Amino acid sequence: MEIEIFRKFLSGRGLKLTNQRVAVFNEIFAFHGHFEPERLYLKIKDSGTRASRASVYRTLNLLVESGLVEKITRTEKGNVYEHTYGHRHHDHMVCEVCDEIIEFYSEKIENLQDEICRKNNFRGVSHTLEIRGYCEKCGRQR
Amino acid sequence: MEIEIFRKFLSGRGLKLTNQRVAVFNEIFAFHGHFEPERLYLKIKDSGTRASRASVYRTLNLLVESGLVEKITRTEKGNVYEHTYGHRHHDHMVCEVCDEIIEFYSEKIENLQDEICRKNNFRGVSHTLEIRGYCEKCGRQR
DNA sequence: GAGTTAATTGAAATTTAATCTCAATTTCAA
DNA sequence: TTGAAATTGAGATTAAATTTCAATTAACTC
Repeated sequence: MEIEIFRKFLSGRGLKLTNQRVAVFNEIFAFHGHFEPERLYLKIKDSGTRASRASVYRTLNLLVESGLVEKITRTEKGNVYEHTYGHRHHDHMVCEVCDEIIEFYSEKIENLQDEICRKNNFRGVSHTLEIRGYCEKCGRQR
Repeated sequence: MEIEIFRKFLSGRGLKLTNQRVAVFNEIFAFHGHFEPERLYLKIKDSGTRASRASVYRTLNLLVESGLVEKITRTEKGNVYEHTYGHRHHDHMVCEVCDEIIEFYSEKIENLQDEICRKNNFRGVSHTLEIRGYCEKCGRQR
């Protein structure tokens, strides 16, 4: 279970798996997809569990540090996260017209990035590759 | 001259090339590299020209809309911009600790992206590739 | 269990980049 | 010169995220 990974991560730091942390964890792992901290907070609130905004943010940061959650991007309206456990890393193509998102993965690109990091003595931790343009449907119409 | 492009962009919208806008423009195009809005504001202030923080931000947004300046990333401390006129496309590595930005360019990655777009019948227009991690200096300390 | 220590929590305050407000000023075409 | 429209700047506002700190909770020792 993923929660065991989190528990181990916490105890390795002398931290405890409290009810609030469990609540945040469960809400995040209850579904697959992107989420924003504020909506996460509201969902937890709706679910009946008590967890303050501060605790949600604090737990979220812990989950990122543990590697179970990834900060995907920063938008005008704040950060966007997704839980990564069991998900293979992927990148995105975004259609400028209909906002369709196509996921893709390229081993070759991944390797080239590693190579570039090595060359620059940079220790890459994560990356975002987003291609913007027109999807098949919308591209045909132009 | 790049400023002519800006002037045309402005007049196309019924906007004027004021002294403040010229000052922001000049400061940005006076050097090559990344910059943050706040530092830009301070530099303009130091240069003796009067331009309020609000005007600097407003002009910056106009420059982005005109295509002369690009918002390249968002850090914890805010947005980072660079002027793109006459610059070849490149991607970035961003240090999570010190926010240092390293530019890189890979023909191979560019080609792979084109290939992926073709495979997905996606017409790519632009892309952002950002690798986040630790630069040489900050990576050594962990 | 009781006592001790350290971690945790939540409400509110704070921080900070960026935007907005709006009265005063400037620009420019007629 | 005049008037409509754009622009400016000082300060207020916004909003995400973090911090503060007193009160609470958990875990450990005896």
